[in-house]
Amino acid sequence: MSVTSLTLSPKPAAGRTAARTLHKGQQTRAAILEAALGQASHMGLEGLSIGALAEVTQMSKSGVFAHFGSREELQIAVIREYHARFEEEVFFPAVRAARGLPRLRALFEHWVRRVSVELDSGCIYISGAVEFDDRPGPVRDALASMVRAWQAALERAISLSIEAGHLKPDTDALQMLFEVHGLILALHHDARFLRLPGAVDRARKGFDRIVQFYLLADPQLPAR
Amino acid sequence: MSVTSLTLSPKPAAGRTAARTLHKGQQTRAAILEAALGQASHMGLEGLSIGALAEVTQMSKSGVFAHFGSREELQIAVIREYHARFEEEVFFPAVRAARGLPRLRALFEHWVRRVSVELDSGCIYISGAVEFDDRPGPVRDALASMVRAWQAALERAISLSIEAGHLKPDTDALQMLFEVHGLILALHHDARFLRLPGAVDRARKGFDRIVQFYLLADPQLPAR
DNA sequence: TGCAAAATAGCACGATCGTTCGTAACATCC
DNA sequence: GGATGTTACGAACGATCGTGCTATTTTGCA
Repeated sequence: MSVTSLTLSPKPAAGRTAARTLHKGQQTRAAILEAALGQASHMGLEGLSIGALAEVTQMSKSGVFAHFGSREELQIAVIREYHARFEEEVFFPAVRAARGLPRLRALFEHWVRRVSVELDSGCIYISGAVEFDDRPGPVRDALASMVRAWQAALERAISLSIEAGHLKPDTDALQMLFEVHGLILALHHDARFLRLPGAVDRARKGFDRIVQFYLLADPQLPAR
Repeated sequence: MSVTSLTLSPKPAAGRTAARTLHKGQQTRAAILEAALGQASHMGLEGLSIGALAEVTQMSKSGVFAHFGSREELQIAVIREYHARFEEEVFFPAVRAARGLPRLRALFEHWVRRVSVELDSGCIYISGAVEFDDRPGPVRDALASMVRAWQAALERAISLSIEAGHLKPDTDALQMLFEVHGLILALHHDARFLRLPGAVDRARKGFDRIVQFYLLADPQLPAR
């Protein structure tokens, strides 16, 4: 459902179902999830520890555990929650931009901002991809489907830019996606691991260079 | 020393010192390191387990432990060993190409091949960067210094290409390095995590596009 | 207000982790 | 070959992990 809303543009009509009638259970579950998200952002999904989570939330280990039934389920819940926030902070705001190149630019810009805002709380999509690239199972599957949905949304934005006459008609959307994705990964690497300043600007500059290459000579929109 | 040889082109004169007189200790240590490298490639540096290592090498846990003194030292030893092999398989063969663009191309090509050969035994530089971006300490320091040395070598190759008149004189070497590095990261991501076919070709194509952009209009070398 | 149901705590389990220590086996060299 | 120093083993430690259980507390509704 949440995945679908990444590929299908329209935002779901209402807010959370029964947001008013949230029983105590859902409430503390949300609190645990909040803490888990923080923990996973720092230590990775494999660094998630029910014991540490219990300490942070001032609960008993078994109390935390009962909400998810297993560590794997907890990891998957964290992934889903991260996905929801990613949609909220990156996809939905950007998709309001005019279709075509403006929307593609907006998507990238929000993406960059998310990755660089998270400079001290890494992107779970990126860290998870590394942690689970050799670890089959439901966690990997959940993570992969989220990442694929996000990439599909980006590919759609590129394709729309081609159809709108903003990019060259022979543009290879997947190739362009590959290159843009690389910029985000390099940003994450240089800013978070190497702590290099100016990585954000490099990512933006790289994006402009890519767009410039695939840009139609006489695009049907103001020249940026 | 090993790090230095990444920034200083000349390969060290002789092979290992006293390679003939390897006492029993060094010998089993090398065997352990070999197994550790395999384990770290699959489970990451944090996935290194002395117990599991003992099983693989048919030794006792304490026997394995004694060779390194601590888990941290083991991790650092693995990093150094990986670095040495990376030099051997990527840097040294490529640095034999003519300085300038040919050498830069060779570096990238060997790099790509290393990452894609490792499709079922991930790159420790990449996985380590994600694992230790929030974890200060000697392991992170060791890893970072290796990565920085490799990046410095690449930057040198780019600068030489500029000086040789192959690339535009106003080329921002660090910017180009950033973009090329992104291609490798995207390759690692798409091939290893998403298991997408054709990622290698996308990386090569992306590199050609980048070179094409920074290429001097009338380069002083045969057109590729 | 009382009662059923949901939520949380407490305790224990088996497993695995890195690490320490004392001792036996081994390899190396005179 | 026998002395010597290196190397490996075995057992045990405290800690932490995820996960079952069974009470106990708290909540939501009639």
